[in-house]
Amino acid sequence: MLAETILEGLNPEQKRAVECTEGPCLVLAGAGSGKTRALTHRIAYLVGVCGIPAEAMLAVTFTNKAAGEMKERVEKLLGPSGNALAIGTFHSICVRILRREIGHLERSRGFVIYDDSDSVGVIKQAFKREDIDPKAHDAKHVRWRIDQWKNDGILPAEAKASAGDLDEEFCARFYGIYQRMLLDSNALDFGDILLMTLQLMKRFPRVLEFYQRRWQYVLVDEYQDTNRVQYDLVNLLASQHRNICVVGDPDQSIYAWRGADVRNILDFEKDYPETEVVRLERNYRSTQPILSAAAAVVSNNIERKEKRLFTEREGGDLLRFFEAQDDREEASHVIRQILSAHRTEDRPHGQFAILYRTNAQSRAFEEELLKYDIAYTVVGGVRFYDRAEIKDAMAYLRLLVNPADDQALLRIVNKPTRGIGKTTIDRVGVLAAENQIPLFEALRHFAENAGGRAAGKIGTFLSLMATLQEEAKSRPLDQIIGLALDRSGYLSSLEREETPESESRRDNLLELMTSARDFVSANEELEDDGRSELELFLDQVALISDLDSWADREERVSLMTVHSSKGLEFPVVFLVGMEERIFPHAGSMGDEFGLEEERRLCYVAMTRAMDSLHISHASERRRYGELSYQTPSRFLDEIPSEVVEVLSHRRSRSRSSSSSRQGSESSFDYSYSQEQDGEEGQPRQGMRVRHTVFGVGEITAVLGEGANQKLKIRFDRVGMKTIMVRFAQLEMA
DNA sequence: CCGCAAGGCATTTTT
DNA sequence: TGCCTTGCGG
Repeated sequence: MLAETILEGLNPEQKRAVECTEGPCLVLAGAGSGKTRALTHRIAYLVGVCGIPAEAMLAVTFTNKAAGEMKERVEKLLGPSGNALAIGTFHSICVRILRREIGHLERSRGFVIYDDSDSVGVIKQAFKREDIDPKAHDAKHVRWRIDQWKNDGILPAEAKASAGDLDEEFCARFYGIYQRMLLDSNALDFGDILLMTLQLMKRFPRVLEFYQRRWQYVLVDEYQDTNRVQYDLVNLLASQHRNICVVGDPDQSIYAWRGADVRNILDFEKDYPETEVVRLERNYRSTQPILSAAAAVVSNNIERKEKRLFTEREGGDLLRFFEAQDDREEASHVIRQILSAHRTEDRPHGQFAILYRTNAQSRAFEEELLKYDIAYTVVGGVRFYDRAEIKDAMAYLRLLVNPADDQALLRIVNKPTRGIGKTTIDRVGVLAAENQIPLFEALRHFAENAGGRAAGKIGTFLSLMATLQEEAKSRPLDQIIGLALDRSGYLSSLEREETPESESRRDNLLELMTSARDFVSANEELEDDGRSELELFLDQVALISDLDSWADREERVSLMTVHSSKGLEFPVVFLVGMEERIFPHAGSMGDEFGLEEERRLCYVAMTRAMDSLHISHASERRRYGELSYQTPSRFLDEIPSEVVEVLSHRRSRSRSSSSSRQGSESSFDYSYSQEQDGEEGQPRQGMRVRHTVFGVGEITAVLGEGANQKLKIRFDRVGMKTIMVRFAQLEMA
């Protein structure tokens, strides 16, 4: 393959990122700088031009979506040989390693993966066993702390030893119990997947060596988001050959709260003094005003590596600010803007995104979108695989694969209701705890030894599971799911309900079966150490996130949190709820560190926009039913006024009349206002003026006067624009 | 043991 | 505000 083919169309910096194949390489990639392009071409170059076998490449990402995209694009460049590449998320790569090697740690390869709610369930179970009042302690908090420890590579014994206060002592105690219970259930949580892989590598040099030899070239995406364990793992794997290329943007580090450490990327040059540094600073996504605004905001961070992003997309609309009276008005304003842009600019609904700080904020916008019958998708709300019925179905499957899965058992033992109630479960739980056995086994003992009605019911359940287990051996995946739902009576109990909700649940279950079928046909040739379709499917589902199933939908407005939006781009972005205590969030405002992360988050949000960026806030909004008065976000003050235009929405002047005016849409008066400033002589038609963003142009019309005066200007470079006089800070040219 | 109703509750971001 | 848990009555 010719080098030219692969290097074609790359800018000089991207080319360098592709060509510096040997030794450590740090790619500082600003937002929208064609990072994925550089990355995929680099892999293709290594394989296609340098002749490195595809098996020798390891590329790690954070999301399945990023991994899938990378894989797809590399395969486009390389053809089917791209199949041998190890491209995946940290978690999926580690699971694959553990499925082979976890025997070294004296654990079974048949482990299941516990998700967050399973983990919390385990803690609650532990509380019960230890006689802890669940009201006095929060299981979620304990779980959170354990997770933090795991992210930092801290084991239970170390946590116990270093506990600095009562709370940490308490959590450390349950860290130990929790691990014990996971072990008994043959389960790993998300943190374990990474941490155990690291331990494996540390304790078994020959295993480490094997993977070091195999992966001669290591590439890590979003390196600024790596936590301690991920950092150790990557560096361990690369420590022999030192062919490590990391890509990231310190300004987009937004996961410190869950253990990510920006220093990993900031100190990369210290870790590898011979590092080649490449900066991708040419932005291909956003117009100048958007980029200027975002850069201005993030420049307020003290802890920061200086970076200059520039774009060739000169001109473009100013940012639009909107102050709404309340949250409902904010929503209705946003939807109207969408409707009007849809109509006048002919933009499909898929070009719009509404970004907010917290999930709870989506509601008002959803209601408004429903009202106007505009199709939308909420990314990251309740995920498909988080829906109760899907989790129930999955729990049946999990229990088939691993009868020790206590959380799965607790979930479905009485679903549909089969007479195994709380008291029975409690008694079985005690039996399990006393004998250190899984609940499933305890059920067996109970059925055999205890008499009575409960024992009979349990017997029925046990034989159901036995039948399913037998049947599952010889059937394709989707049939297993169907069978489980059918024989358990789950489907028929759903059908008996005959409510709209039960209908949709049934539909979801059908969709699950479809996706199982798709999974099988997509992985037909994939033979993975003799593991069954069912086992492989469970792995995949456990590691999936909602964003992964979010496909670019042409006709739908996207709603999501700012966090979920990272890595995406939209022609038109509405950044909403820009108010103190929401963005920056109340919980992060206290210290400089938290505030700076919020600011980076704001930067991420703003840089999602390609053509136009609308920013809004409300003066008051309902928060958990209470009316709360809101002040505009401090980040708004950090945006230079010359790149924004303020669209304020006024009702009639007197507050007292507002109630009588309510409902009369025509009373709304959209008027422009601007910040004060300005000496400046009176603008006249024909004058040549200079605008900070648009450059030089001629005034073709003067509209109004005073504070609201607007000018129509024909700019030499970007054509006609309507501009607010004082706001725009025009100069005579 | 089950279903319902009224409290209580808590709300940041998630691979 | 809406969800989830808890407590009660059947």
